Amino acid sequence: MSTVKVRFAPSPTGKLHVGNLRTALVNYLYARSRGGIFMLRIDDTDDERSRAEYEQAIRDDLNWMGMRWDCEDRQSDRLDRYDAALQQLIESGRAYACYETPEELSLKRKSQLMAGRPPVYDRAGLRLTDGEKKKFEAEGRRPHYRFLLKDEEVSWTDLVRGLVSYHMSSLSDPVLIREDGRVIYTLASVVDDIDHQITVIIRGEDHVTNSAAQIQLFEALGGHVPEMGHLALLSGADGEGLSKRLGSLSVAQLREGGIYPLALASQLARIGTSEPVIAQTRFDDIVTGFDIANFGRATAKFSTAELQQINARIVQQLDFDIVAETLAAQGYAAIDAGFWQAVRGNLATVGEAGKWWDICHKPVKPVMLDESLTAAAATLLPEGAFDDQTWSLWTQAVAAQTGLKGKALFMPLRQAITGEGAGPDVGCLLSYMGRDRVLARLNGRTA
RNA sequence: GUCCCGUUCGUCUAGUGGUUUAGGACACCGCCCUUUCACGGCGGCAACACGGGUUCGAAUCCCGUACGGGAUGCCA
Repeated sequence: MSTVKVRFAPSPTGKLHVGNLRTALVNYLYARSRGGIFMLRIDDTDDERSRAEYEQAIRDDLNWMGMRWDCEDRQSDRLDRYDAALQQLIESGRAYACYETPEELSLKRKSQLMAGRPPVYDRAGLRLTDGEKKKFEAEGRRPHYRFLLKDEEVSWTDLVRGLVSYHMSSLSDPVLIREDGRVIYTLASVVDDIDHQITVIIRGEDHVTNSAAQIQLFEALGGHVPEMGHLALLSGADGEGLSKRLGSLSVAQLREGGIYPLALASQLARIGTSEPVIAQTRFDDIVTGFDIANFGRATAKFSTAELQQINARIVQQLDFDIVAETLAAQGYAAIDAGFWQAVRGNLATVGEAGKWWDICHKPVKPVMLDESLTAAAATLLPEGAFDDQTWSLWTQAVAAQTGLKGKALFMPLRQAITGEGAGPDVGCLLSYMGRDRVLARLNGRTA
C-alpha cells in the first residue's frame, strides 16, 4: 500500500475564508491521521490576480492554525511541464486547437440557450482544415487548446459522496491552454497531481464537474487517477453562499476578532459530520477523532455564534503559558499567571483579559446602585495591603453591619468596584486594584 | 434552460423497510450548585419539506412538486 499524499492547492488571488481553510484542514487531518504527506501547492498560473501578499497571508493562516506542510511547489515554476503535456495530448489526438474569440463563444452559448439546448461547445475547432487554421493565423488569431472528451459516463467512488457518475455529453471540451499560451487550472492541476504522485484529492463539491473531466485527463496522460473526495460546501447561518459574505468570514478577520486557532479547528473539523462539534483543547485530539467517512453530503451552515461559544469554552481552559505571548503582543505583558487564572473563566476571547486588566489599572466610572451600602462598605474597608482573605472578611463585616446578603449585598459592591454587572470574582481582582482605587470607587468617584 | 447534488429537532446529525413512543450532541428553557457571570450536575422543550405510489408495514424504496446548493468560463 502506497503512502497517502494529499495537497491543498489555493490560488493566491484573495484571502482565505473559512470554507477554504476547512478544505485545507480536512486534507491535513486526512494525511496526519494516516501517516501521509500534506503538500502545499500554490496555484499561481498567472491569472493576473495572483499576488505575493495573498500567498503570504495563506501561509500565515495555515501556520496560525498549526498546519505544517511537508513539501510545497508552485505552478509558475512548472510551465514547461504543462507544455509537454499539451504536446502529448495533441499527438494522441486528445487535444485540439480552436480559434473562436471569447465573444464568439459567448454568442454561441447564448443562441444555444435560446434554442433550449445545453450550452455545450460544438467542437468546431476539431473540424477545421489546415487551410482554415492558416487563414485564422493570418488574421492574427492565436489558437487556444481544448481537451477532447470521450462521450461516455465517468464514475468514481467518492470518499464522501459514494458512487458518483457523470455523463460527459453535458460538458464542453475543457480549455487547456489559453490563446496567450497560459495554462488553465484543469490541465495544470492534473499534471501536478501526476508528477507529485498525489494519491487523494479532497476539495469542495464545486469541483465535481471538474473531477469528472479531469479523470479522463488523468487517463489520457497515462497517469494514475487519485481517489477523490468532494466536501459539501459551507453556507452562512442564513443559508446563503459563503462567498457572498466572504468579508465577514475571512480567516484574517476571525483572527482579529480574537478567535483562538483551536476553536476554529474544532468547528471546521466537525461541521457537516456526524460527530458533535465540541471544543477541543489539543490539536492531536482533533487528528485522532477525524474520519473522512463522517462527512455528509448536505451543505452545512457555518455559524459564527457557535464559533464564539467554542472559543469561549477553550479560552476558559487555556493555561497562562499558552496565552502569555498573545497577551504581550496585545500590550498586556504585565498580566501574570495569577491574574489570568482569576479572569479566564469569564472570558470569551483571550484579548478580553486586557479589559479586566484595565478595569484594575485604569480609571473606571463606578456604577452606584446602593450608596448607603457602598458608603458603609467604604468605612469598613480593611487597612493595609489586600490578600486572599480580604474580600471574604470584609464582605462578612459589611453584611453584619447592613443586614444585607446575597445579590443585594454583592451586586452593588461589584458594580461600584468594577463598573460591570458580571465578571470574575471581585475578591480576586481586589489586590490588583489597590486600596486607594477601591476606596475611591466605593465613594462614587471615577478612579 | 440543461446537468449534478441535497432537504430528519433552532443547529450538526444517527437512522439503508419492522428493534423507533425517531437517538445523540450543541443551542434554548427550568432546577440544583454558586457571594455575580461563567463552569459543572440534573431535567425539559423540540424534527422526518410536500403530494402520490409500492408494501401487511416507509424517515427509510419509486415517481412527481417545492425549496436550497453546485456546475454550465480562454477563473480556480
